[in-house]
Amino acid sequence: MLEIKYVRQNLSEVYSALKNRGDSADLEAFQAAEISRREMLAEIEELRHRRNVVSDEIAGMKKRGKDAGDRVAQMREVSGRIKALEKSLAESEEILQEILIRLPNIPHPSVPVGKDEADNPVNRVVGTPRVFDFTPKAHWTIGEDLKILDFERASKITGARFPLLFGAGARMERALINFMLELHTTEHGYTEVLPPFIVNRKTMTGTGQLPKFQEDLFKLENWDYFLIPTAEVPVTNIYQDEILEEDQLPICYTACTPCFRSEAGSYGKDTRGLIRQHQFNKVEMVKFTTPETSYDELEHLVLNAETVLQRLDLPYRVITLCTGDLGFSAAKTYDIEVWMPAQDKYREISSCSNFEGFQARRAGIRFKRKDKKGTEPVHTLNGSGLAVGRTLAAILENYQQADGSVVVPEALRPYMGGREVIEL
RNA sequence: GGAGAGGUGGCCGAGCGGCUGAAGGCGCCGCUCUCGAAAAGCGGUAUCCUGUAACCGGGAUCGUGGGUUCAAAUCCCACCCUCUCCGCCA
Repeated sequence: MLEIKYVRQNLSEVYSALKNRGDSADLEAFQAAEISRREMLAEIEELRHRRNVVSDEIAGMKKRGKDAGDRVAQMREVSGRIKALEKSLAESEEILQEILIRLPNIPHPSVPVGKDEADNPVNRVVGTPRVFDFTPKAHWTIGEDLKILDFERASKITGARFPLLFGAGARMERALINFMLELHTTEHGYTEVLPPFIVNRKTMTGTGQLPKFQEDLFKLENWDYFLIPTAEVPVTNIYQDEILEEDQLPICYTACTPCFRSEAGSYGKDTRGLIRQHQFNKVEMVKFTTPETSYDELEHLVLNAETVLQRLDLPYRVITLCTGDLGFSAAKTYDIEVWMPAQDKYREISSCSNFEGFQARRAGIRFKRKDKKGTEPVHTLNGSGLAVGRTLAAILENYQQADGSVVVPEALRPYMGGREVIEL
C-alpha cells in the first residue's frame, strides 16, 4: 500500500507509475474522496472537542449539585450530529481504502520501463549450457521412464497439475530442500522458520495477494482461510502490527513450504511436467531491513539464490523485470532463469524482490530508530532460493545421459546417501 | 465438542460511568552523586490521524465491531484470541 499522504501529494507520479505498469485506477475519485474526508474529519473533530469540553463542565456542575439540563440537551444534539458525520466519514474512508489497497507499488527508478517480458534486460549469464551428443529429453519423460515421476496417477488422486514422486525422485526433492536450507542457514545467515501453510485474510492482504488476486488462491470452504501461494506470505507477516528496534534489523528468515496456486488463466501453458503445478515446494528467503540498506540486501538475496544454482552446476541467467512485468507489490524484481535443455530455453526458477515499505505499510510492520521519535515502515524483501520442483526438473534435464539415467549433482550426493546416478 | 478464567502502555499490574492516555512496579533514556561502576535521587519515556512554516494545538485508541449515555477502559450485545480442566485425536 502506498501512503495516503504520498498519493495525495504526488498524484502525477502515481499516475505515471501506473501507466508504466500497464495498470490504471480512478485517481480523480481518490482525490475527491480524500478532500471530502479531510473536510469531514475537521468538522467532526471540532464537534468532538466541544463535546469533550462541555462534558467536563457537566461533570463539574453535577459535582457541585448544579443543574446541567440545558447543556445535556445541547450535547445530545451535538452527539447526534457527530454520529451522522461519522457515518459519512466511514463511507468516504472506505472508498479511499478500496482505491488505495488496489494501487500497485511504485517501481524503483532503476527499473527499466517496458511493456512485457520481452523488455526485460538480461544482467548476466552464468554457466554454459551443455552440448548434448543426443537429443535431450524433457524432464517428464526422463522421470516417467525412471519411474520416479507419475503424473497420470497424480491426476487420478487429485487432478491435473499435481506432483507424485517415487523413490529417488522423492528422495532428491527432500535432498534439495535439505541442501538449500542448510546452505542458507549455515553460510548465508538466515534463520530457519516453519510457518503455517494456511493463513487468514488479513495476512494475505498484508503481502498484497488480496484483495486483487483472490482468483489465484485456493480458499478453504467455510473458513476465511487460504492456502499459501508462497512462504513469503506467512513469513513476512510474522511481524504484522509490530514495532521493531532498529538494531534488530536486518532480520533474515528462510522457510521451505509447499505452495498452492490455482494457476487461473494459465490454461494451455506448461501443461506437462513439474514447471507449473497447483502444489510445489519452495525454499524462500525473507528479509526485513531498514530503507537505506534494502537495495544492497536485494543484491545479496539474488546472490544467495544464485549460489544454489552454482553449487548444483546449473547454467542460468539473471534478468531485471521491466515495469510492465513487475508484480503488484514489488518495487524491483530480479528473476533467475535456469537453462532447460529440452525446451532450449531459460525458465524462471527464482524471483527476488524488494517491496520497500509497500507490504510493511499494509501489514503494519514498523521500526523505531535509535534516538529518533516516531516509527517508519521497514523494507521487506523476498526471493526463492529456489523453487524445488523446478530445480528437480532442471537437474533431470541437464544431468541426463544417453541411456536414460541421470547423474546426481555432486553437491547433492551427501544428501542422497552418496548416490551418484539415478537409473532404472 | 463440554465447563471455566481472562484479554489494559515495551513487560507486570491497578482501575469497573466523568477529575484516567490511564495509579504502582519493572525495563529503557537523560541528569545528579562517583576515580569509575553499582546503589540512591531527580526528570523523561505508547501509537495513529489531523491543523501549523515552526513553536504548539485538536481528535482517536484499554482484543475487534456494534449499542446505551451529555459522557464508556469501566454498563449491554456479538465476534475474535489466549489460558485451565474434561473428552477426542496425529
